[in-house]
Amino acid sequence: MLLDEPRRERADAARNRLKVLAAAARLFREKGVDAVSMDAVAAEAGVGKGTLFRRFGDKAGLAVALLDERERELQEAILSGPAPLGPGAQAAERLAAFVEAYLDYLLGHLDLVRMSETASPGARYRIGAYRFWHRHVAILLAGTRPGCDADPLAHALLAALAAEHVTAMVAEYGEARARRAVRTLALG
Amino acid sequence: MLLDEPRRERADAARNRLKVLAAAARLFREKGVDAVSMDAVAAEAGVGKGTLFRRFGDKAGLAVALLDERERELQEAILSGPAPLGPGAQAAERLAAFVEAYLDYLLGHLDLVRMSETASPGARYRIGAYRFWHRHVAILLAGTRPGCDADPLAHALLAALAAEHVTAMVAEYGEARARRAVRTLALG
DNA sequence: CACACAAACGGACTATAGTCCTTTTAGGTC
DNA sequence: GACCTAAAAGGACTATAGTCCGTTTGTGTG
Repeated sequence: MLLDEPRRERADAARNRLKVLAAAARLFREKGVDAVSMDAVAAEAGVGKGTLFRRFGDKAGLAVALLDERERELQEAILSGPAPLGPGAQAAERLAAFVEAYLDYLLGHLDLVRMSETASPGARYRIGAYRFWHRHVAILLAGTRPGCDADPLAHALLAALAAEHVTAMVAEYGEARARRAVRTLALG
Repeated sequence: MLLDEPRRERADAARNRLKVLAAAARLFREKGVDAVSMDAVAAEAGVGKGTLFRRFGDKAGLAVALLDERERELQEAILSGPAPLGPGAQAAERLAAFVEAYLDYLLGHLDLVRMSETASPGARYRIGAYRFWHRHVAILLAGTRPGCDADPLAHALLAALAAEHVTAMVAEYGEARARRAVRTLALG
């Protein structure tokens, strides 16, 4: 008996999951994330609407699924990649490296991340990945600012990295100044 | 000829504006901001939907209109009230005072501000008030951190004061720690 | 007061997210 | 291979934001 086995995904479910992800990726690339409705994704994938929502929950969930791989790459690099992003460097250096790397990731998929964060209120804080970034930043902040209340401070700092906000900042000042501002804030 | 006169508001328009604001205030108070639809506001006010949207643009616009007075009070206090919120104190003190005062305002009307900022994407940065807070913070930052690139830095700092974000931070850590985190970030 | 016309009104209409519930099907069991 | 069950499918349905346009009304003018 395989007690902990999470019961394999049914064949039709797997097939449809792939069809949906492929269709969504294609439509988003061709028309832009905001201009594609969930109806359109379902139609393009050749599945019913119920199927789409059942599997991905909402539009944010679909975006998260599409970002999954890229997100994992960054998480891997932080956990076990080379310093200064990975372990081994001083906290301040790692924090600066994280900000740069996160901004690379974010600016590479701005529309998608934005949808994942804003599709429903509070969506950002419910995503599993957010907790990862938050933990990482809190630990580093404890290193760069000994004695500070790192957990809420990490939240406040990550606010500056919200897609909604970075979109506005980059539009107004360009990437270089936006990056510098976040780094300045992070390093005190 | 009164060239610059902005042509007085028509009597029926004024009457309806007041009816809508009163109805919205009542419904929001009774049922909570999120649970009230624009249809319900229109019905309660006894006006058509078209009238509601024509005048306030969207849900965010309605929220802004309701917040208008409180917002003005804070702006007045900053421009000409007593120090340290008003002029006369050192930049660092004024910045701390601004953070506290803004959080007072925000926490007093969290749902409404949140709606004004999140009803449509990018709404926050289109509100006139945002430009005011941004200018104020940028000027103070130039005082506390000579030589910094104050404009984007002010944006990054204000990100931590976004309603969406403060809601999450207060829920998780409570007001006191949330306040302290923002103040820490602001004062470097 | 009658008239003209810009402004405002209002509600039917569209678009879209998300839900519900009935029908279908995969895959294990005898 | 027939049968059973839980999972999955799918599309009609609901709720709501926001648009459009034909109709009404306030107000300044002769």
